[in-house]
Amino acid sequence: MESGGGRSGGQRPRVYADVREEKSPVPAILESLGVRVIVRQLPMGDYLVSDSIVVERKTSNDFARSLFDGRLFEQASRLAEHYDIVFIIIEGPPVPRRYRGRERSLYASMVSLQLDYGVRIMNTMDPRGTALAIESLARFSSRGGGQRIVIHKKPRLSDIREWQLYILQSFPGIGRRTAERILERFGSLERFLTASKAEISKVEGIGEKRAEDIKRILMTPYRTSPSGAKRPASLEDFYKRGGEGDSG
Amino acid sequence: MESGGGRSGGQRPRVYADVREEKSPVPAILESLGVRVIVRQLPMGDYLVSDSIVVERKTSNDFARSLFDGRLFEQASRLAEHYDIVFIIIEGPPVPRRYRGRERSLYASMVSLQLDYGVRIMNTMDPRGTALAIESLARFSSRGGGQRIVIHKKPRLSDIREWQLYILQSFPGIGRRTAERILERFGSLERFLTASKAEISKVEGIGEKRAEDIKRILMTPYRTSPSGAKRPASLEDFYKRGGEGDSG
DNA sequence: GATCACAGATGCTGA
DNA sequence: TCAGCATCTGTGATC
Repeated sequence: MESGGGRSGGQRPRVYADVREEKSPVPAILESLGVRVIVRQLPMGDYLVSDSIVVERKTSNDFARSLFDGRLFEQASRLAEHYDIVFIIIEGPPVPRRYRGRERSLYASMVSLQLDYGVRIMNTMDPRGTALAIESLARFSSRGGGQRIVIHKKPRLSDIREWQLYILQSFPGIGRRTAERILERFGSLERFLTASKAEISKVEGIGEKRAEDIKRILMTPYRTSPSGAKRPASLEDFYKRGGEGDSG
Repeated sequence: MESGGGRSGGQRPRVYADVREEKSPVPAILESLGVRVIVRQLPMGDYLVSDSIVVERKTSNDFARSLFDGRLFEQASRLAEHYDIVFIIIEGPPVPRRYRGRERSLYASMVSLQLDYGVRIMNTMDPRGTALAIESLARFSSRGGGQRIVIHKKPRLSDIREWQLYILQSFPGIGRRTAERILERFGSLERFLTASKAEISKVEGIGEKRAEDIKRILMTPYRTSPSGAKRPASLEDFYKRGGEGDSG
């Protein structure tokens, strides 16, 4: 067995795996390779290898299926929006038997993912190959192996943090960079969400406009129906607005 | 260069191939796919797809061989130095029979190429696959990056209500349904986000566990120290907040 | 001599 | 990966 065990006194590399991956053989193989696998519900992706690298694992059949039913690009764009580096690992032959005759679409989709979304693709032969690839990713990024720019702080790899970033990035105008700055400055989501517009707009990357948008989304009372213009609703409505709210 | 006076009415994609590639079946297949292949002696790489994209084609045996004799990384760094985007196309199974037992090195090398040199890797099944991949590259880069597949992910900026729902749904365990119930009950995002765990778990669809998860995501500080022992980073906190503005 | 306003570069988001 | 644009910043004009 080729365990990477005793090597390099550094910490054992860590990886977060999404709960759905528990069914696959990959996590167990990773453990046998000396990688610490922590299974959690992740906001997206299958493996979290560092705070900027996420891995989506797909058997080649899954890949093809998701291409043809339209899920593939939706998923990829989500991942690309939230992470600096996205790997899709295709496990098994890039063109599965069932998909003979559709090579062109398959290869074209891989090209498109790479050029349009910057997604990186790797092909492995089996779950063990996938585990080996993820192991390498984990070791590389834990030792800061190839980072061009080392301006990165040192945020801890944690699933809570991923959720915090994910939620922040669902606001308009907040993306990968600004989400991190917000957490650095405010310390917790809760602090940010209750901060004043003035405080918010001090974050680099948030100006007047975005601060305004964010505050409005947080404070505006919920409209039960999409377009107003309907009869004032029930007693419930009355209480909801009159009973508790003010705010012009 | 190379214009025979013909004007390119229909944009038949063009690709430059290195003379050494003439021996392979790929150029002929490319032609049959409607790609104009111009054979030249190239300073490096096998196919030039645009002035910023170069392709190095390697059968999986070549790839493995060049890894173990040391040429691979030398070549990759040369390519990466001269082109914006470098593709290495590995033709055939990523782990050839002869190299069983050395999977780890093979996969690790692919990871290293990606992370250290920014090289992009594609795997194809055969020369036809390689040609299809190169064809896609050529077509993609000749049209101005165009055919990005667009999915309306984030709501329109104007619709506050949609944003409120969208943001709630980025929490674990909250979907469309529960998001609506939350807004109906709490009236605004801000009210929900500052509510107590007990209040939160009163919403239909949110139980103890989810309320717990949500609260943890909202409250967990960016800098967590493991249980006890560490003082809260109060001074830092103080500066961070007080140094710039008002008190909360 | 300082402030403001604006136009253009930077760097981000969003896909 | 990169288009599109909000945010930031350096400049020159004004008081």
